[in-house]
Amino acid sequence: MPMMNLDFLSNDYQEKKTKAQKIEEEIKIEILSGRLRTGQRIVEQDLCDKYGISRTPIREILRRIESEGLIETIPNRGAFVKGFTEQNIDDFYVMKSALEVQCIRWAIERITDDELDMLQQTFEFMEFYTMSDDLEKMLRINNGFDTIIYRACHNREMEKTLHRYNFYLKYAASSSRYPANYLTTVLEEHRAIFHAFMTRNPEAGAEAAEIHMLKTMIRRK
Amino acid sequence: MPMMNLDFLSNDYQEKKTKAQKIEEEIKIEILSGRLRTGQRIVEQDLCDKYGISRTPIREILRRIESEGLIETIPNRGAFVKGFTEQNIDDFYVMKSALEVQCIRWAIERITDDELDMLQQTFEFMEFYTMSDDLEKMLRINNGFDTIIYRACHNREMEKTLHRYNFYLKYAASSSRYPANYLTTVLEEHRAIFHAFMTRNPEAGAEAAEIHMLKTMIRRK
DNA sequence: TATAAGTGGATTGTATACAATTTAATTTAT
DNA sequence: ATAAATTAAATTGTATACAATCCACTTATA
Repeated sequence: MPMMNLDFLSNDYQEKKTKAQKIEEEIKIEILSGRLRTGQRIVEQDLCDKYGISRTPIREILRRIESEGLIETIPNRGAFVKGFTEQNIDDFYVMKSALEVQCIRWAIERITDDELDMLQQTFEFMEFYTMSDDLEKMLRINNGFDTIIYRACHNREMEKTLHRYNFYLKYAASSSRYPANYLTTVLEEHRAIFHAFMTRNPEAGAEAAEIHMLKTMIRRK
Repeated sequence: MPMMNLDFLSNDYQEKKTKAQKIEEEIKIEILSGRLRTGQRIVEQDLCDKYGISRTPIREILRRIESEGLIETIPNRGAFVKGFTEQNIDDFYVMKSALEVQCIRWAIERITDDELDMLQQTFEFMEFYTMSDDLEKMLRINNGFDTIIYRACHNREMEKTLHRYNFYLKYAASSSRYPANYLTTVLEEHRAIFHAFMTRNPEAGAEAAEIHMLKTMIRRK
């Protein structure tokens, strides 16, 4: 079994988390998962009671979520959930796809030797977990594979944006049911991308990424 | 001279604007334009004095700007400007380019007859302002042209994101000096895009958009 | 002198109070 | 009985007060 530091695989992109950041994430997941329904009004006091803090920090959290676009604030009327519909889940897949294709193209041109090394080790993990049929570990290592590529693009906005879209889609479009040969299928799609990195062929990478995204979108139908 | 309703050309994407939103925009422009320098600490009380409101709304504004990524907040230490460097201005051009190419591809497939009509009228304005050598009006009608296309993509996240990148680049990368034949050059680049719409040829549109973005990036060097 | 510990001022984080506005409930008028 | 007008309650917007934390400076100690 391959050896490496797996710290970067930790579920969350962010390093440290304050209390407010945890509450913010909880509220966002409530929205994305649909427990707070689209159009529903959010009353500040309710959140205060639920999380045991006063309105001031709750309002600051809401302003952040508002800026992210997950709620809409109407002056003097309050905050309203802008949840995800099937339609705009597709919108986000389109956005993710457009960016990811370009991200991979650039990452292949810019990746450092160290990063390529990490990518190789990570892919070996993917092969290992596919063989041992370990779905949960495979999902985590998949994230790690993506994380390395996003970083190798060396474009901070690209990195942040793709992580954000993944967060959205994880909670808004997670299916929890996987087809029979899911592991091997995904592994082979990733192998094409990985191969493009090893041969430093940006166009092959972009094409593989596009195919991978298309198949992902089809799979969830 | 062509006739049409030019309301949608109004400088700002947003409809209504509260006092807080105006202050928020002012602060963002201060950051983007470089008047607030990268790394500089933002003291809340200073903003209170400057804009004549108390800390509570100022902090809510800062939380929005923070979520957008223009400042970084370190717990108990305050907010620090994350201004734009030459490097990450390019990062945003890359992002904009990747999205705009895909946006145009989709817009050509999805544009309604009404929208196509508007696009045609707008392009006729562009021809008119190029002939009459009116730079200022040309810049505004350019925005209108883009706005129609962004909307015709019928992907709200795409629309919002591209408007946001344009806002960033407008203030962070505006050159204010234009080459001699700027108007005719830009008109011809747009003509290629417009032609792709009229012939409903997504690939031609994507290619024209890519060329347009590349030339735009080169022009500012 | 150099380093550590402590002190005061400044700044941020949170709670609360009050004003402005909206929402609902009730009354009044037709 | 229905619609308009009025009032009361609930909710949001803003200011202020206080607590917690950080930062620079002073003082104490080796």
